[in-house]
Amino acid sequence: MKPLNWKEDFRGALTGWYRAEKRDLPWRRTRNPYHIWISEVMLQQTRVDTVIPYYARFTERFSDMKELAYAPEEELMKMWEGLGYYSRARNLQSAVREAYETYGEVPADPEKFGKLKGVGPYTEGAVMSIAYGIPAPAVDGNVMRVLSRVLLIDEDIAKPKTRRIFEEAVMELIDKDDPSSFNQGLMELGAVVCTPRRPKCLLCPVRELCGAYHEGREEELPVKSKKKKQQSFPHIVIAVHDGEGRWLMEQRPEDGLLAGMWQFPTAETADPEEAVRIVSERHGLTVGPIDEAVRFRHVFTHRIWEVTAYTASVPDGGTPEGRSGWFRPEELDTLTLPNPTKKVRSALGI
DNA sequence: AACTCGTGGAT
DNA sequence: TATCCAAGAGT
Repeated sequence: MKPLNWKEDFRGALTGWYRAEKRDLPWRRTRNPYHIWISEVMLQQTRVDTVIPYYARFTERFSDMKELAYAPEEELMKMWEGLGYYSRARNLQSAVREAYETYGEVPADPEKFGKLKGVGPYTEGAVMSIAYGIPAPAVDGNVMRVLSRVLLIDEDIAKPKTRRIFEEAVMELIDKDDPSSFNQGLMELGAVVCTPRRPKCLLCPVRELCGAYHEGREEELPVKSKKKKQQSFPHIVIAVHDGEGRWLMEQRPEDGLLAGMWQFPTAETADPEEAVRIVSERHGLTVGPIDEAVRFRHVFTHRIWEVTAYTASVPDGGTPEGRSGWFRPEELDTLTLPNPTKKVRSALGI
């Protein structure tokens, strides 16, 4: 049985440790709710070290809500290029515009903030608690891992409904005098001490309060079911250049994977001859002989592209049709290119 | 509820 | 190389 003052001991040990040991991160140096919001969206499924340079550039270019609200989408996407999950950027801009026009600021109300596009249960709690000191749960993967161990919760954390159990636990435990340090303390603990494998229990401020530590079960928790492995798809790229050093680029559809991003003409087939026919037809030109340039595998969360890239030339580029165009190498920098396209570009030396 | 949506680092 | 996974949200 837990002692009567267990909750107070836990929240005191956690927040005390956090205030003393927290990493010095850029978004911990501001109290600007809008900047904190940006950081939380960037950090969704994305590592701290990856986010840091993006956060710096983004908050400089779009320093207030009005700047982001009315920025050109191409510039927004260029700033997000390489960060992945691109709908996050479009949803963030849409939500910032909505908040700016409706409230003139980031609303200090979980009900209102949580209705904004791209703001789910985690981001709602994180921004409300960190920016405004509102006691709201911010349950991410770290929090579920830490609390599953501390409280010996063996529900499958891969199941969507399980998150509610942890939200209720957080509301039981949260420090109402400092919800920010409590929520960030749980996440910080999960990030640097209570790691997925080989947790550093000897460095843990709540070790003596942890059920898993006492039972020697810290490596068994959390319980997380495996997801099925990705399917592979052939992916042929035909990088077409004209006689004047320009390359044919096409824009992906507005919806789905890598929405709206630019790529060298691409066909989802394993047959190079078929790819040439598809690309020729799609762009209204006659693609000549092809030369293999590079092969690689690009792994997404839910699928794998087996990419084979070829180069080909056409005597006269002609007029681009639809969502496509001819670009000189330096002009490619103005387009938003996903990583697979950057890999091809790099292999072509352009 | 299950699937979609990127990327890069750790083991 | 294979697998996991990292401050999730939308559909």
